[in-house]
Amino acid sequence: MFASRIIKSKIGVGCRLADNHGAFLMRSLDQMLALSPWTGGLSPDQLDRVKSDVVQREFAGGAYVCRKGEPTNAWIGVVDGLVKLNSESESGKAVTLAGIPAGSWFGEGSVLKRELRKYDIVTLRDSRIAFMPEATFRWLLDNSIPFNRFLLMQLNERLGQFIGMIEHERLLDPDARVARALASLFNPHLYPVTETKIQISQQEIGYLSGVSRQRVNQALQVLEKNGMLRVEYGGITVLDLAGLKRIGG
DNA sequence: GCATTAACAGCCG
DNA sequence: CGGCTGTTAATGC
Repeated sequence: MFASRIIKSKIGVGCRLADNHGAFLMRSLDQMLALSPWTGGLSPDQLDRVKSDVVQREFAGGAYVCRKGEPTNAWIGVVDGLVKLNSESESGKAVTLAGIPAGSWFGEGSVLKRELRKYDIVTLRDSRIAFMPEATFRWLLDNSIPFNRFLLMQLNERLGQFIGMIEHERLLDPDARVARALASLFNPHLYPVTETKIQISQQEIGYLSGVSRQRVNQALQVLEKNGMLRVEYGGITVLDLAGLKRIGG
């Protein structure tokens, strides 16, 4: 079962930016910060502090970035790769609450409420993760109105996304659920620049959309036939995002 | 009927 | 070899 597959994480390797790890180190933290909407409204020294406080770590695919129940001491950003918010029952059944592509920041809810992590955060493939210490996060909260605006937008956007998920789960057929689950990885507010090619297994799409892997396979083939995406080994390429969103009304 | 689980062969990296 | 894909068969709502 997927739960027991804990893969070692490579820790504390911000300095590895220097070595050539190939495509694995595609995106730098500086690039990611530049693309994050909330950095635009910061003063130069605020941005400086952010850059010196944020730390990065690399995680192999399938690794836990953090576990349910751990104290929340950082706001988390996906610099490169793909992670999921996951919840697992005692019997081992897993649900994915959200897939989080590169470029996005999340976990502000638990930081704001000073609560323990409510879900597992698991990498779906090799990923580089940024951690902004809670102190820095709170300092921005106290000192930057644009930062607060960004958080409001993000919380609002996510609320809409989760409401949509509940609606879709009850009203849409599996093909449409798969389509919407994939489209949700492309929310332009939450995820500024997601590449059209996503490396994610059909099994994971199943966890994300709430249907079986076999049914995901079937749905993907239908969507491919409709020209909305291309099915590839270990991933898909989205060709018609608007079309994916449109399915099922 | 339709989706799910289980099982398996074949392919990919 | 381990992981992923695409199929089929059996089972359940």
